[in-house]
Amino acid sequence: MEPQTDLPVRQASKLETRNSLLQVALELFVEKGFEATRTSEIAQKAGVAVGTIYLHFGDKDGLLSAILVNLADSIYIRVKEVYEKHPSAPPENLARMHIEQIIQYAEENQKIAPFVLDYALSRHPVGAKIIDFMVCQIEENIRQGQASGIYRTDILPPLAARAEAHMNLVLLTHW
Amino acid sequence: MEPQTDLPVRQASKLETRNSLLQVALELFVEKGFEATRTSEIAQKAGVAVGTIYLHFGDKDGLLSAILVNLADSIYIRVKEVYEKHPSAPPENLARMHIEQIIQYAEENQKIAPFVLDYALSRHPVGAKIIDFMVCQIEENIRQGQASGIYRTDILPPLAARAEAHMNLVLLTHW
Amino acid sequence: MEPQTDLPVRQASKLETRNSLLQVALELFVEKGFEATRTSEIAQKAGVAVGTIYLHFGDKDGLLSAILVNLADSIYIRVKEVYEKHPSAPPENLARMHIEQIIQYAEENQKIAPFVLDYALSRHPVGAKIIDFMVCQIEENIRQGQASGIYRTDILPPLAARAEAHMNLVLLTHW
Amino acid sequence: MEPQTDLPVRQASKLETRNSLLQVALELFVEKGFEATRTSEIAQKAGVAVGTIYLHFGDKDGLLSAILVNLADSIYIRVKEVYEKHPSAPPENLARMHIEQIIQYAEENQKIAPFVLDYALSRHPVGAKIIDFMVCQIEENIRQGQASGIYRTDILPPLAARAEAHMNLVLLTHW
DNA sequence: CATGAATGAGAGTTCATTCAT
DNA sequence: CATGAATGAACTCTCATTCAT
Repeated sequence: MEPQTDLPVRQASKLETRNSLLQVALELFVEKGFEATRTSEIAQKAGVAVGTIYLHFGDKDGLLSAILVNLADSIYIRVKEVYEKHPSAPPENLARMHIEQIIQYAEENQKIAPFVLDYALSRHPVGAKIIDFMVCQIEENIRQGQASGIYRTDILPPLAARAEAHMNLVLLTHW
Repeated sequence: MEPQTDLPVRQASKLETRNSLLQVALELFVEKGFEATRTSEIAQKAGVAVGTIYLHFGDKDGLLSAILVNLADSIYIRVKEVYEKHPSAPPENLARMHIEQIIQYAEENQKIAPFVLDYALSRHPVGAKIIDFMVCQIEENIRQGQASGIYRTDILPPLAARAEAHMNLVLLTHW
Repeated sequence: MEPQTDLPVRQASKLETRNSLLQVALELFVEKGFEATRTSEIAQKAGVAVGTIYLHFGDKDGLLSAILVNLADSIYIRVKEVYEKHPSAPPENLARMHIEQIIQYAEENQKIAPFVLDYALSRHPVGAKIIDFMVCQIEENIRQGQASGIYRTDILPPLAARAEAHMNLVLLTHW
Repeated sequence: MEPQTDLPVRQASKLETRNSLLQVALELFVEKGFEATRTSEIAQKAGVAVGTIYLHFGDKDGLLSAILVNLADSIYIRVKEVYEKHPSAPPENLARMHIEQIIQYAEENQKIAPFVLDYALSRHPVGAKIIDFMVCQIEENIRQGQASGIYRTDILPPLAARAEAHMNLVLLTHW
């Protein structure tokens, strides 16, 4: 009934465990591939019990999904910054900087990029969810951009967002 | 009792079965990945029993290996033709044509290339075997080239062969 | 390509394995309940490997389902014989003999009856399938009975079948 | 430091929690069976943490046991009232009223009765404990009855008690 | 007293592999 | 040569139970 003040402590500890699992799992997935990585191996390397993975992510696919969402997010944040830092730059410059951010990300994460792409494009049902996630974020950004005058208002956010998401992925693939 | 003329027929049929398995397996490996493809699925699609796969390739890795050897071979044949068709071309031209062949192969087989690389470059113990196979072929070719005067005789075939094999793979990766 | 004459032998052996599993599983389910019975236990008692259960029945529920279908079938066969042996008996006599068969079955299988009912009525998704199976069989029988003049033609087979199936179960429950 | 008047409040709250757990658990056990009911589900429906169940009942079997004891008790109380209200009724009348009470209970709790029987009669080690509990209570009652002249003194309480307990259960089974 | 994140033994299930036919 | 029922080690996932807070 009366939650003691240990709640923030517990939540922090839970988040730590979660992040530890995400990091360890990403390393292993990149190193040996998703299917060849055993959940028991992830747990051991993260210093927790197998059950903890299922407590946090539901199943192995859920863990993959969480990792991809995280990565998609970190790519997205970089691209978004470009548009926020240069609200009045001409479109052609924005496009160039957008591409540069993605290429820079790919170069900084040479090991991770192919893994993300492998799953983001086909292969696994989780892929579609990730693209949808990217699209949603970009769409929201476009709407805000339109509201604040950065984007033209005669473009349809859903279409533009899907186009940009795919462009980002294709860029990563062929960088 | 047993008609001798049956043997060639049998052997032809055996080769047919083998090729059918190689083709079906490649399709499935490219589509869903090696680990996610079931041997039973391959057998079913090829219209044979599971046991037949083991008869021809020993185990699942043997099947993967045979596929990769086949692919490496087909890439190698193309490159070899360049050197054979232009026995006296200047080295810089040969190098350019070499690269062009590889890129052309990658473009003709966009689906297959990433799969080959995934396994040739790491991930799976079969990869090392494949590179060794490529190296052996190239080395042999270099020796013959030296014998017939196409190659300079002051280069060490083993080293040169390994260099070329890796160059081919790197080219495919970044085409 | 040329299936040897060992096919009937194999099929017979497969059927034997299947029946052995059905029998052993029924015993264990009756003794300790479905959920408390381990698949490994069934396999061991039947003298096969765990995998064999999954080869034959897909999963544990599939095994339960197959058992219930078998039992429903054996009850149904008895009841059907009543109607076939006395094609021209007055309806009230048929109804009495119908009930007697069910009660006799319940008495002969005192251990099994409660188990069947537990699952045929609610609790488990497999239950609905079993009732549907009973209904289908009875419905077919009614149609044939109508065609050959045993049943009146002004009753709707689907409704009558569902009514009879539930009557049979209720009889078993309260015998 | 710690107000004494807090204790009764705490204890009342504790009893509330306990009863809430007993009620919620009975509902779920009846609905889905003991083994298919998760402790986490019980806790959630009762609005407490999982740990609380273990605080009150030791383990899941302890919870089942407490429920069965409760139910056995409520059946027993009814039967006892018969003998208390009619201290000098002839034995044949007492027996009839005894049976009527049990049947009435079964009718009032149609959902619960099969569940109680399932566990009281076999299946689970807890069953034996419950029967022992019933026997003890009945035995004690018989002794008191003998002391106050209601029962004849030439019957052996332990045997009579066990006979009555089983009669009650058999009645419930075939009501 | 109560909590709920963490645990890990153990259950169901998969699937590469075998071998009698 | 080919078959496919059978295998069982190994995997994913579950959930009753614990204990630091």
